Amino acid sequence: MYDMARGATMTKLTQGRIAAAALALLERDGLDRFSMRRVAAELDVGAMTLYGYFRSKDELLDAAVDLASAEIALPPSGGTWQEQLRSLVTEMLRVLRAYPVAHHIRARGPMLSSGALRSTEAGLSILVGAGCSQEDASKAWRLLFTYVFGFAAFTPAELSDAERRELKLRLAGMDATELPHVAAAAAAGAEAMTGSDAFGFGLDAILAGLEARTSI
Amino acid sequence: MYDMARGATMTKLTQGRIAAAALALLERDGLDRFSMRRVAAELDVGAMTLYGYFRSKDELLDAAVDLASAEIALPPSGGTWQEQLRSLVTEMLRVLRAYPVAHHIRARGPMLSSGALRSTEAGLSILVGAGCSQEDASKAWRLLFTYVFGFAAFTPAELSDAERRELKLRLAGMDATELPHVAAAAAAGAEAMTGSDAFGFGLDAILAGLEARTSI
DNA sequence: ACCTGAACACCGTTCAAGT
DNA sequence: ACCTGAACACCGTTCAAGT
Repeated sequence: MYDMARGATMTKLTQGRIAAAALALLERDGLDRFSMRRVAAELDVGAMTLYGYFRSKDELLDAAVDLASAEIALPPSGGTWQEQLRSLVTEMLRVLRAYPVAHHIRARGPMLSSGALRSTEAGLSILVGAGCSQEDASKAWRLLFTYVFGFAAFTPAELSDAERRELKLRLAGMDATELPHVAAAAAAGAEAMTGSDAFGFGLDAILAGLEARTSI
Repeated sequence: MYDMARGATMTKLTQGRIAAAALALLERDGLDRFSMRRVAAELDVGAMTLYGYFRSKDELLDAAVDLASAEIALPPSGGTWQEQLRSLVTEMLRVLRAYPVAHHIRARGPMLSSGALRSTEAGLSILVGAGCSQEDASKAWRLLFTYVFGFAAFTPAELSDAERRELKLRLAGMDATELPHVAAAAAAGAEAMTGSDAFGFGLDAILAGLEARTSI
């Protein structure tokens, strides 16, 4: 009966509903503002209720990431293996950017969840289909995987005006005598720091390297 | 006078001493257990004292990372550009593993600190020295940089026995029908997931790709 | 100047209890 | 079963005060 008073909470609580609320909170407020208490509030529920469905904050976060992974669209099977991998990896970056959780992900956690394994299966399948040995395919996928996640975590998507100003200040304060190449690169323009074609350049280099160094 | 009672705290407090204490704490207890209050306790000082030297926890963390970056040994100038880059990047991975902070690093923070820029300067210098254009060198360095940081953040250094057991369980629970390639790779052995030669494989592929795709 | 305790507004999680 | 408030042991940071 008292359920009537609880907005959208008429439907039963499930792991899935909680994970979805967690993911929405993540998308809206980011990882820093994410907390069990806030997820619970979003669901009009006591904070402790969540612990009946997830053993810890980390576990809930993993479930949210898993849910996000399900959003990764797998590439159509046409085209060269390079085109297919490019499409898959670019789509992974898109989702990683949409839900800024790359920073939380631990190596052995959500990477092995069923959602994340969809992309791994797709990637391995493309590589093996192209003639890669099992072992090379594993290593090649790890490389591609490391690259997308690293790019998502360590390259800013776009700079705000305040960030751009601060960056300019820092670069201007640099010692051109001690750091000549850095200074030259900085002078050449800070937009190279964030440009999304930087992602494409690295990806192309990796694909070319794989072609040269594997059994493909 | 009261200073006499404070263990190692005779010397004056400075940004450097605080950053060193922070880094030591990071190394000993990891990022999760890192807190302003604990750093302060380590220095036998009130927590609020630190705010006279750093504006926030993030700023102190940045300074600690900067200090760690200074530990990266730059490669000797002999050898091919590939050998030099391999040596530099491998050394970066070593330091990133010694101080498990890769996960905290934000794209626009410590990457621009003077300590971190030492490695960037060295990397750009090797690339330009090898005949790379300014622009290609920037992009190539970003790729290498993304790879080391991504590898440090997303590949476990080594698995504990408990982790190995859990991994095995998860892999055994996988659906070989839906994920045939993942299952095959898993059967081939989980040690490929952590093997440090995975780092070498990726690095070699990247170097080969750079050779193929830049003005080098 | 340099340092500080108390206080504020939060955390994740345990526990014993409610329905 | 499913949910919960109170409590514990923490956080980062502001503030007004101490020397």
